[in-house]
Amino acid sequence: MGRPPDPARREATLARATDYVLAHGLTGLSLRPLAEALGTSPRMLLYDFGSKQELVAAVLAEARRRGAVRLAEHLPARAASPEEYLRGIWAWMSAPERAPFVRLFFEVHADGLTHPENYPDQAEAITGWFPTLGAAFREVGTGPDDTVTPTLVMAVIRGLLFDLTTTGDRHRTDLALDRFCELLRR
Amino acid sequence: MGRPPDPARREATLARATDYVLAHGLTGLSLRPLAEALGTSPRMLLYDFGSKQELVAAVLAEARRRGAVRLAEHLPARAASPEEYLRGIWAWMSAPERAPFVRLFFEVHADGLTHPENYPDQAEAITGWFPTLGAAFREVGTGPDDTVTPTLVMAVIRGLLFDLTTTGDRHRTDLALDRFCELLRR
DNA sequence: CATTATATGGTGCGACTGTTTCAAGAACGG
DNA sequence: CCGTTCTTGAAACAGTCGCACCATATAATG
Repeated sequence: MGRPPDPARREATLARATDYVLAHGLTGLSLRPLAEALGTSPRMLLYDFGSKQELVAAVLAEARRRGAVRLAEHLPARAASPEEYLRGIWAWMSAPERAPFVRLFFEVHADGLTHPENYPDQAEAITGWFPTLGAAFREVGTGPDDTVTPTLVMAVIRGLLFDLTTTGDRHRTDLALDRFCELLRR
Repeated sequence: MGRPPDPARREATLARATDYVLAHGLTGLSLRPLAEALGTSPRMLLYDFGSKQELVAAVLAEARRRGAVRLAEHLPARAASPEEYLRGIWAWMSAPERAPFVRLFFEVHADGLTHPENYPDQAEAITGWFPTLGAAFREVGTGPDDTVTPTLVMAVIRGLLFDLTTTGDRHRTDLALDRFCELLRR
């Protein structure tokens, strides 16, 4: 007996906290401003998530979940060519709407360089792409279990995202992807 | 008259502070632990640098200076081929001794995504490579002022560094660079 | 009503942060 | 010696941080 628990509240808080982190970044995240922006209290955040660390972990998981869903919605199930697939990924990832996700992605990576213990499944964020990409690029790959081609393809994407987020030069980065497509085609 | 100033002290402090930041990262940097590790006091750090912000700026400038010097020492003045040049850059940047610099590089980029105003010359860290790289890759480039090929080349390097620092998989990243060289060659 | 469980506000603790203030020490010239 | 300038220590200030403790409110069962 007693008052029944309300798991929906935690979920709603998590969703809005994820919005907040995507908007403001992870680096300076603090419970009190976050709580105020969410119309709740630091007390409740700790009540729901146990600690700040666990809250952050939940937010990152939620952000990953959202990103995966959106990507799955966007990419064609079977692209006509590797080039088309690659252009699709670049168009999706470099779109301004994805900027908050990209920033969070780079923030997590940078923090993971100093505190790897906090992000145990970070490598999986890279290797997880291999099955999908390996299939999409099998024409230009070296075999069914080729991880090298996906590695290079994602390196180009991430490297160009790094450039784009730093310089803001969309034209030049777009052209660089064109050039990579050209190299792949030959 | 009066006691003469001692500019050497500031320089020595800056050098050792740069060591410290390279070793411990920029994210959690705090004056008191830094001062203690340097055998000085927060009071003196502020006396010498004015504020934490200015100290950080000085440390980043010093780190850039060191990196540039080391790279200039390592790279051959004129490589036999673009491929050899590219392999030289990758070997140098991915070497374990460069890990502290690479981490600092990624940390600055990530922080710059949230606080661009703090890093006014960040774009120059990317575009500054173009003259040098454009010359080295003129055989495979599109012209004398080609910025697209250098953009792609550095994107591959940075993207693979991202992968390497996350997964630690040197073999796979080395192979991916081989693959990129192969694409360039054809 | 009482009981029992969850939900929530308020308050404060201890440890940090960058920075300032005040005072004293240390090295020079006259 | 004095005066001047640079250097340095100790302490405090005002703020933030995550988090814990305690009381109370709320909603269910009996």
